Formats: sequence, C-alpha cells, structure tokens
Amino acid sequence: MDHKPVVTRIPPSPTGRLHIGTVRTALFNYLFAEKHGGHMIFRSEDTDQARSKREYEEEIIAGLSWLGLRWQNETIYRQSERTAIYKTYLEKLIAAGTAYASKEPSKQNPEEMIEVIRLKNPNKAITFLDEIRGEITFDTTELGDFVIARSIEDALYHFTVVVDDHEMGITHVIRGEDHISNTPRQILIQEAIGATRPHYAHLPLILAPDRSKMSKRHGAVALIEYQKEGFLKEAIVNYLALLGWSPGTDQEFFSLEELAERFDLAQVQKGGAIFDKQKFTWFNRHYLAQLSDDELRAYLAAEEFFSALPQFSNERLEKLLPTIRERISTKKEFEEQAKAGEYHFAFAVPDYEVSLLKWKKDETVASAAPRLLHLKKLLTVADFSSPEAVKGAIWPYAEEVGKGEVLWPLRVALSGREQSPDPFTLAFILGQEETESRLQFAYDKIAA
RNA sequence: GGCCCUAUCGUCUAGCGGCUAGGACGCCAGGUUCUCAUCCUGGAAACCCGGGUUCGAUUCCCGGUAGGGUCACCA
Repeated sequence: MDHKPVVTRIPPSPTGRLHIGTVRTALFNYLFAEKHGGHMIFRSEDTDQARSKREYEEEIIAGLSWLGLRWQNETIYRQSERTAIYKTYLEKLIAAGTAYASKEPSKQNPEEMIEVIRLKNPNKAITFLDEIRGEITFDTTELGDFVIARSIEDALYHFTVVVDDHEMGITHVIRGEDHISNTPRQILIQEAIGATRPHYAHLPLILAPDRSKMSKRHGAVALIEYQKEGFLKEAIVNYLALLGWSPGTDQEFFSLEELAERFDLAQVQKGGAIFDKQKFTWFNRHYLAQLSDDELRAYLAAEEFFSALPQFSNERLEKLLPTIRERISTKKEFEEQAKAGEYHFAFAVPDYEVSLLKWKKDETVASAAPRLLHLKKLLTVADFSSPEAVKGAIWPYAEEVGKGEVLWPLRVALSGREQSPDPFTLAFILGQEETESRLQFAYDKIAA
C-alpha cells in the first residue's frame, strides 16, 4: 500500500517535431495522473546539446497544450539546467566505488583520450513488474560497466532520467515499449543512488500500416501535420486514447475529461497498434459535426475561399455551410473540393454544356425546356424558407412528370454540374430571384 | 544474431474455461428525393500452428512460427 500522490512525467527530447507517439505517451501519462488525482511533470531531456533545439521544445509545448494536456505548475524542467545535480550524484557514486572514471579513447575520434564515467555493474538478474505486461526479467551481465556520463559535468540519458525521476518524486513511469530494454540498466542506477523503484508501465508502440515503427516514409508522423490537415483536438485525443486502450465497452466517443475518469492501465493493450488514418478521419468527421456554424466557418476560413466570387454573400455562405459540413471530414478535403469548384454554384452563375441538361431518358435536350419553364412558374410563388419548403412546391409536379425528368435539369440549371447537392437545397441556398434567373438562363441556353 | 515483448475479422478492439466469438472503421448490397454526399438497414470478414492441463479451451501452461523492440561516449 502506498498512498503517495501519483506523479507521472512526459520527458520529450527536443530533437525533432512533436511525434504522434510522444503525444499518445503524454496523453496516457496525463490521463493516469488525472485519474488518480496526481499530476504530470514536463521534463525537457536536452542533454544532447548538439541535437536539442529550443524551437522543437516550443513546438512540443504548444502541441501538448493545444490538446488540453496540463502539467505541474506549467513548469518546464530542463536537464541542461540541472548538471550540478547530476554532478553531485556522480561524485557520490565515485566516492562509494559504485562508479568509476575510466580513461579511454573517444568513440568520436579515437585519437583523443577522454575520461568517461562507468557504473560498476553488479552483474545480476533484474526482475521488475510491468503494470501492463507482468514480470520481466533481464540478466544485466551483458550490459557490462556501461557509461553513465561523458564526464563529471556531462551525464548521459540513463543517468539523468534516473536522478530526475528520483528527485522529482515520480511514482509511475509510463512510456513506450521501446524503453523496456532500458529499464534494467536504469534500475541498476537507481539501486546505486539509493532511489526507490517507481511503478513501470510500457505502452505498445504505434505502428505504420506495414507494422513497422511509424516514420516519415509512411507519411505524417508529426502532430503539426495533422493539425494542418484540419484534425480537431477532440478527434486526436479520442482516437489516440483508443489506440492501445479500451474502455471495455462499446462506447467510442470520449472527451478528455471522460477519458481521465475512465482510464485504466489494466485495459491497455500489449501488442502494437497500427495507426489507421481512415478511422482517425471518421472521428474527425464526428467532431466536425459537433461544431457550431460559426465555429465551422472559422475552422474552414470559408470566407477567404469564396469572397472573391461575384455573387458572394454571407447569407449564401451561411446557407451553404450545412452542405459543406456533410461532405467533408477534414479542412483539407474542403480545400480540395472548393478548388475543384464543387461549391462554386453558390457564388457564381455556372457555365456548362447545354447537353448536360438532358435527362438520360430524354431523346433530346429540348424536352427539358418546357419543364424548366414550368418549374420557374411554380417557384415564382414558392416558399424559399427551407429546402423542404422548396421541395413542397415542386414535388407534386416531379411525381407527375417523372422525378429524373424534372429534378435532373433543375439541378443542372442551378449547379451546372453532374454531381451536386439536391435541387431543393440548391434553390434554397440561391434564393428565389437567383433560382428563377438560372432557370431562365438554362431555358435560353436550350433555345439558342 | 543475443536479449526482451507481442499474437481475436484487412484495421482498432470486446472476451478474463462453457458465447450462434460482440462492437467500430473500411468494404459490399439495398433503401431514403434525379446525381454526389449524408443517413438508415443488411452482408461478407477473425480466435497463428502443435502439444499438453481440464469433462470442456480463443481463454491456462510449454514449444514452434510470425511480427515488433533493443543491443551508443543518442534520447
């Protein structure tokens, strides 16, 4: 029984963009801490001076914050600012004889002799309990007296991790499966400095479709790339939580708060999980549907896209929004569709071949002319307050003459396209005046 | 290759000795207003193999196979 408050950590190395796997690890650490009323610590592992960059650190912080993850006091611990602490521990170990300085040729340039610090390996078997996988045993003999510092001033990863986890009172180390084999040597260091062993939980890896580790060659791996495509934070959190964790029920949609309430290490999967863009996209569509019209409009930056068109008006954009919403899963899809002209009809008189007005069952396009005229007459007195109202004015006529015969030319006259939203919606978006004008335009086109 | 981890539909997963092996994404078919999209309904689709243990194994144990991770003076 331990009643210590739960403290987890997210220790990214600022040597690259915020990886989706790092995001998932951070999420699980956050959820676990929240669930148990504890907190997460953010620690920048920037001991590799050559590769660490402050801009990467900023991107990581911005990304995790954007998703709604929080850490203790908004504090950023940096290992590069803690060398004095590591030095103290190093000196203690050397004094105790559990570590020693060793003069040897540098690995970078074998010409140079340097003095690294090695841990005196007791060469024993280490068994630890993984909260997800159970007991894991390693024989540490093959590790030898491994290097824990380049010099007394320059401690290496395994050492800094162990010292920091100890100093910061980390109770649960929740990290990727790729760290399993690092655990025994870290435990050896722990025992050397007299630190208590935290609980360990190793998460399954997120895999590319070919089951290998996710990397650039498989497409996007950085959070920012998904952000740019228009993935909403709710979708990212929700999808990532379900990649490797299961609520044990059929529920699929979870807010961050709900996840924090439900999360449980016992329901974490052991095997690696393939990142499925399609299902991820499906989640995004779901959360897009939850956006208000104003939010959707801002999200799409829709005005920017359409404001240059001759008939642009906010009123029409307003009416067009539901149509856009049901046809996209991401902002990127919207941009592609908009560029392809799918929503052009709303703000510009369409140009099209006369022959497009011909319904497939008609002999000639001329058959459509009288129907267009009749439609115009019906719509002159129609209610345009909703697509359903427009439908009410036309439907009896369409049933009488034939749905395709009436609806097809109407739709083409209003959209100028082979594929488009239904004609009632088109008419509703355009309004009475413009609808009549386009019907007349189509009629004249046939006549000419 | 050594060490370690893992193994249910194509994918994410439920299952914790006895189930017609459930759900979701995707796919296919049908329906809802002509087209597209949405939506609805239905369908195809899985326990890696071999030994045990047991009255009974998808489930427990062992072995094999396959996949993954890791073997730095990176993190």
